[in-house]
Amino acid sequence: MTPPRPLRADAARNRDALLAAAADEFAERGLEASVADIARRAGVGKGTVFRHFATKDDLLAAIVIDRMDALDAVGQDLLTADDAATALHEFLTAAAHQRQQRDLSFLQSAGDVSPEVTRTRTRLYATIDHLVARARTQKAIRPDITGADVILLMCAPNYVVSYVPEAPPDLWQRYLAIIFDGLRPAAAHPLPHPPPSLDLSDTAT
Amino acid sequence: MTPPRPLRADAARNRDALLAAAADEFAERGLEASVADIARRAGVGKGTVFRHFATKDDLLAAIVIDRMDALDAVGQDLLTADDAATALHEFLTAAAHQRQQRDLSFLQSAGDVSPEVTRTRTRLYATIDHLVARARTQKAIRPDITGADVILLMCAPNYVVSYVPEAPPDLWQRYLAIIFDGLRPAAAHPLPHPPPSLDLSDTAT
Amino acid sequence: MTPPRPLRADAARNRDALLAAAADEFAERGLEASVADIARRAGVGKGTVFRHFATKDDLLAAIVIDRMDALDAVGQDLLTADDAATALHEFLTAAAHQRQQRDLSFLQSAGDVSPEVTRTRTRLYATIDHLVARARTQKAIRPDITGADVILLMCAPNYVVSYVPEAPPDLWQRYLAIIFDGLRPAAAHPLPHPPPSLDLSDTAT
Amino acid sequence: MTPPRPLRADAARNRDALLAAAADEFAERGLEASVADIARRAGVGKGTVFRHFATKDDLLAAIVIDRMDALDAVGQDLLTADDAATALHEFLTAAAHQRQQRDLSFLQSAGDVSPEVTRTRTRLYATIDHLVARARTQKAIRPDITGADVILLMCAPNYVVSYVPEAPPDLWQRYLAIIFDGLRPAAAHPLPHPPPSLDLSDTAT
DNA sequence: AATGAATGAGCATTCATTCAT
DNA sequence: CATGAATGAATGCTCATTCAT
Repeated sequence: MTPPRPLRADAARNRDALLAAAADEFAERGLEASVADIARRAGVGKGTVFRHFATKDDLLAAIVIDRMDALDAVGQDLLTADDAATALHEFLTAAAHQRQQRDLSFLQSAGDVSPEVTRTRTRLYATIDHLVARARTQKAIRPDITGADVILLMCAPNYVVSYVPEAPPDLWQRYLAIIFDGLRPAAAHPLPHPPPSLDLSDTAT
Repeated sequence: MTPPRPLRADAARNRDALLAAAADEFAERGLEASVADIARRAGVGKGTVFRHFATKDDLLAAIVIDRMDALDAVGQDLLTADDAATALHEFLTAAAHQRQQRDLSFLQSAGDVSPEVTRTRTRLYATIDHLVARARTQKAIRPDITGADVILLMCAPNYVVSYVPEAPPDLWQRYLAIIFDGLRPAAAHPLPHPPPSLDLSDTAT
Repeated sequence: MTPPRPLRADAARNRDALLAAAADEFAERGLEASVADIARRAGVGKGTVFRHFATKDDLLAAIVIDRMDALDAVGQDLLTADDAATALHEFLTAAAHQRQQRDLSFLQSAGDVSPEVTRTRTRLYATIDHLVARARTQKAIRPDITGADVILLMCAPNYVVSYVPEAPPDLWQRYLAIIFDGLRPAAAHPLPHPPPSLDLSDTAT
Repeated sequence: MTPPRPLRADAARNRDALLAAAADEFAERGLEASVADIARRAGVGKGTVFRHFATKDDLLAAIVIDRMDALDAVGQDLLTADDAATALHEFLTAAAHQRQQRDLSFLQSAGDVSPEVTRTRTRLYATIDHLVARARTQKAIRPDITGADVILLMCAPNYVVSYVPEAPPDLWQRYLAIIFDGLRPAAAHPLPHPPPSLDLSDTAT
């Protein structure tokens, strides 16, 4: 389905180096990080980037997919935990931990750059939806919170922290805690707007 | 100190038109909105942009300062309200309302591009700090929440909503409500990390 | 309809310099002449090329249109000459003279890069068609020759000469003469294939 | 003298496949056909192309040589025909038929990329010169036409036809007929320029 | 003061060619 | 020998910024 051929050893190493370098570069300079800088950071020639990823957008998509898949795996594991509240908190912790920097790209911002991204995102969203549903059933979180709510709030801790000039690397934990407290039934006040639909339907073939 | 000369009438009109056009353009297309488009939207020549703002970044800074000043005025007003909790909530509502779109960039992202920005930001932060202190004193919010916490969380509702493809214009209210519930004493769990310092001291000359 | 504004004096000078430089460069190195080289040859910056012609193709189109219009003017003049055979010969001479070098670009090769090109070409073709029709009526050329035939053969002398390493500048006259003799009734043998249609209809609005 | 070693069987097969693939690709997309596409079409790796032909230009030269040799063989055969006029016409027909598409580039355009090309071209030119001389002697063509004239005019039919958008595959026959009529004594008018010298002497070592 | 023409650094992308596997 | 991964020069084009009009 994806590339059938297993890739030569050195090529695989380069591909990984590129993904890592690109993730760092995108994290530091946003979407306008240049391909040349990414190549330099990965220690390869500019042309090599395009051998592996036909387009800058494809490179971005590959990073996004990688991240989302890794996160989905974590979520799948946690689906079988007994305590749904702890499971959801652990999931959000893993998500925030993935990058303590400005990973703004890894949600919708990457757009529907490729059907593969859409597919992967849909899968991840479904997993989160299940995690949230379980927590709701166990009354660990308030009944008016949906999966979409959590999906949207998930990145807020990292975002918020990105504005602190020399932030300690774990500062996001503070804001995850505050937001998570907002999800608990204890402090619940009626919500002034219905939740959005993020279209979790499976539109993939 | 800063503007030495009161600016001719037409020049002032141009300056305002430019600020408005730039704000719209940045809101629609993000930071990569082109100076040429801004000039066209303002109905002036490209050169005029640079007569008023030496640099694209200076233009951005001017917008940021405008916004922060307007918000500071709102905050100052609310400092005298009786109910500190309501006052803080109203302030956050005003902040989120200012733009439901992507000029969340108006905090640190504009960097310390000019001492004027720094000065204005410091002033705004101090106001917010007071609002939060009053709410804390009235036990309307939990005791472990600082001004810096609120400053950081303030933009999260807009950020979060920016990932919803065709978001209804008031959706941010939902997430402000959730986050605000997280600030209330009712659901408070111990916070895992001390609050950051945003250096509210007045470092300007 | 086209650019309504009359263009500043220096801008017009640059535009002309660019057209001339581009024509030379295209003539020497074919379509893959680089915009950078054209700019250098015209003595302007690279950006200036794109201010005047949004696209390399637009630049090419402008040249083509210029040439075709000039040629059309010659043809229009000759439509009123008494001796249609001489008129046609003079027209073909003017066409070949326009560039003794590889002007391969100035016919279909530029494709229908813009409706303006199409329009201009249609006009030129119609003029040629009239010239040919008159010559045919006067029995100066064979009856089985159409306007399309002449249009196609028109560039052959230049093409043919382009393969002579250090061709004398008037060598094309020799081949125009030979081909023109082929158009005369005297040596006519039946033609083995019907003439093509070049769609001389006026499809423009 | 040139190929020192008789080439292994599979290598020879690859070489032929490459020549065929390259000829097709050049015909379809012109000189800017990419080596990668040629390799893919031939079913070999890109590196293999360069093992056989040190340079893209060398590959082009090899094709040119192939074509010129094939055409020379046809010409040699026709040298013994009784009717020199028919022989010449048949030769030109064969030449035009070789490809009705855009490998008219196979004359000078390939330049003197290698001495081998020069040598082959010289041989072909000599053959054509003989064919023309015989026709001239038999008064089948006008006395002021030289071998060089025919060599140059030879590709005109293909060239001319290349500007007809969806040309029927045999359209070139029409223009060959017209040009050939121009070579006949019947319509001959004095030629305005002496014939060029194409240096048919054998300058190769 | 306002304009918009000119500039050139910077960008994503292509491709002939080289070289490790 | 064959492969295809790596390379980097070159290209068309954009855009913040400068400057002549």
